[in-house]
Amino acid sequence: KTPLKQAATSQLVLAERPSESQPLTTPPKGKEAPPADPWTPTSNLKMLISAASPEIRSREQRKQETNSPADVLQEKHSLQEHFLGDEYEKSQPSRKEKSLGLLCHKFLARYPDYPSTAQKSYICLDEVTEELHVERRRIYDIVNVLESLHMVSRLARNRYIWHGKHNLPQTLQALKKVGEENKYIEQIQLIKKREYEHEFDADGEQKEETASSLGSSEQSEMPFVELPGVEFHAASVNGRKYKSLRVMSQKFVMLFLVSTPQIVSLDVAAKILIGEDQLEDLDKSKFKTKIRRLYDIANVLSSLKLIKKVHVTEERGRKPAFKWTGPEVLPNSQDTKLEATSTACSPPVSESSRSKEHCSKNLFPSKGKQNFTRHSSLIKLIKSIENDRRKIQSAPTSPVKISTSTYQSLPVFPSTIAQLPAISKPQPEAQPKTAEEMQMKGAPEVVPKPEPIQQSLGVCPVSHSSVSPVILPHPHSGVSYAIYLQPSQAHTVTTYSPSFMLQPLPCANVTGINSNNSKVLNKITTEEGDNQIAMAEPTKPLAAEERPEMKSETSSQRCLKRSLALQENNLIKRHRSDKESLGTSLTFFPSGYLIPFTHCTHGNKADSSSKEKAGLCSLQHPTYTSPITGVIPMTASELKTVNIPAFHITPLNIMLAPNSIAAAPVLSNTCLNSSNSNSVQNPGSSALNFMLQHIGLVPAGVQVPANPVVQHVPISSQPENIIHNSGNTNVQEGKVRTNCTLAVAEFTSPPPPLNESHFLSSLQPSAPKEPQEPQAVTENFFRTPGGPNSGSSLSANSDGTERTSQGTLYIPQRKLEVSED
DNA sequence: ATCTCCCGCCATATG
DNA sequence: CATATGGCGGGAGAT
Repeated sequence: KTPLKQAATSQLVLAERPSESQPLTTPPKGKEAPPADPWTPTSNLKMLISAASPEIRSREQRKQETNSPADVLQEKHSLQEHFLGDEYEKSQPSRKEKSLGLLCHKFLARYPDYPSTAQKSYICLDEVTEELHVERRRIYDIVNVLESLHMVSRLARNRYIWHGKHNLPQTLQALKKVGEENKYIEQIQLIKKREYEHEFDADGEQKEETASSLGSSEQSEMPFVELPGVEFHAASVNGRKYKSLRVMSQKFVMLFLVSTPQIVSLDVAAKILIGEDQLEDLDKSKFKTKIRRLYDIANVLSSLKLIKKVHVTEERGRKPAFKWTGPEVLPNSQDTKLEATSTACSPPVSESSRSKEHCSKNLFPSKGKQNFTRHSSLIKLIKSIENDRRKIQSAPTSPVKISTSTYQSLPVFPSTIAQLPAISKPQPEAQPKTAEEMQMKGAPEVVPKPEPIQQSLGVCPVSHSSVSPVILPHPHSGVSYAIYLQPSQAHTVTTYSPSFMLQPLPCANVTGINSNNSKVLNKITTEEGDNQIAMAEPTKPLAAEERPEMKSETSSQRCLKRSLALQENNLIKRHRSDKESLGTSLTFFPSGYLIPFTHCTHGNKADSSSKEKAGLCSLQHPTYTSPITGVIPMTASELKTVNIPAFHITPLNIMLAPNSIAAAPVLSNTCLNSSNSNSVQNPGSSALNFMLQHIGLVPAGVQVPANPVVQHVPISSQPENIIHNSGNTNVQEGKVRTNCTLAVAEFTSPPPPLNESHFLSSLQPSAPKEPQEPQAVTENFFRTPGGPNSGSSLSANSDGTERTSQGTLYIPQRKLEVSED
């Protein structure tokens, strides 16, 4: 019934080339391809565009509709005859033209992203299938994942409601939360670790599986994550109904939202999605099926522009993965938000939070240590900041009452902001309960101005509170840097910090801190340090050419991975046991340092309760408790691997008095941002400016543009998000290749004033370069002020360690390969 | 060969 | 019971 592709194709070919005497064999694609490959990126784009355009679409349909091969042939023929070399010609219904992604595009084209909330728009499956000329089955695939995002919901048979993206923010936030609670990060780590261990097959030694710590915890059959206003309609209340695709899709999205390089490889995703039920069963077929489904899901998510396909390259070659390209989802800190609301009398938790809580409880009942306790000072700081931010956001416009719901995030959808006001008004009678939700979007400010922020920050008890770094994860790029500046003491302390790498530096030595904490820390760090140092073993070359001078370092890296993987558990356990004390009486902080939050994830394993002390994470996290000065040298090859469990960058920790200042915006690298040019000025920049000015790095009138370096200033309550960094990620997406090296210098003394240009250049050395152009970029961030060779702060030591002349150290090189298809 | 993933059988759910 | 949904996995196009 359906026009057979082969038939059409061969006929076409025959028609074109009578001389060819290959009747029914698959026609060599070379035939029609050369003139104008219909599926080059360009044509693909064209296709998409046409799909979006009603007229063209219908025309297209008509064409496809023509079941008569003759017609098609005719058309094709003429097309090719008359438009030789012309890039447009639909060509036969190739497989791609039937792809779910394309279909999804067509589907989406039928409905507005933000339909009027006034009246609901319905979707009739019959119509759709007819108009789009697809089997019903396919529509289900699309609808199902749309359902998972609450972009549609089912009403009844053949009947769905189109919500568009109105719910997307909430959905994503909810999903992120659930994902966090599900400890997906840890699961990911576990899987990756196992992959690693698999590599080093030849070791059966202390296989002290971490499984014990993790495996047992998960069990919950995660049901479909619902949204307050968008419950599953119809009688499908029954539980077990929510099967795969919907839930799978949600889980998949969760993975993106929780993992810090927002990149998820297919196999990892598949394993996690499978393994949730039964741990580790190498069921090949099951795996394959899962992968298939993931592709399906990924296709529609791609159509939604939420993700895009990339490749991660690691030792074993490259594997398919997807990168989140959707909106950032801020961590929701409901606690502060609730109290911040105008409502004096403690109203019950907002519908949304409630439902989310409920949901997550259901999902992950076990160790639900819901109530966090933050370091008091931290809480203050956070609240203060959030409060201010809130003010700022609502200030410019009307004194809108921002509801308790969590969505007062920074503008994530610059392009859609205009539409927000429309949806800010609650739906009249539809869902009384959801009214609250609906209004939460109340007028987010487009571009928070720097000044307000500064003021607000100024209000913060900066000088009194204990240090709490403000972390600014960059939404799209992998690296985030936190600046721990400690005006008065940094100086003293840093003096002690040798910039040698791999040299364990017991905290106690630096500052005579006495607490047992320090002992513990010391112990831990030492071990870690030993391990790191101890290793030495031949390495595989790989991207060595890029950094010849680092060759020697590779070996240790490699060993490190493994060793860390092995001992990770121990560290974690130990760490955990000490956690309490650490959390309460910490007196040392990293300082005078730019700390790349590169992959400090281990500590969070089995540590669900540490979520709170966001600002203190660096203290609690094993990674940070290891006062290894400098950086572990790494090679490009090492960096390539995404989330190598064992990979660690350990910054120096320095004991500081509790009253140190903690302004700490994070600078994220710009390496990956070549394509993200749409950023807007945001609070991040203000924070940075404030901080810099406050500290004297930048003269008080100068503003450092945040874009694209600095993003918002969320005081995250989820360390994982910040901590997990993607630094060591090699992504291939497109043909863009970026190779960047980041240099971080420590401010050894009250930094000398910098002029703006200098600062800027330090920040974004690559700015002048063409953003979209494939190229290699090497840049140094933050050279030592006044330091000698500001241009070559990086140098290799005889021992292979990398360091800079002065107090500058660091910088692992990051090689990011981005290649789009 | 591997990566993608379309197709459609057929078990279930729904009405 | 007739349909609507939607797991699932073979196997073929794309690379």
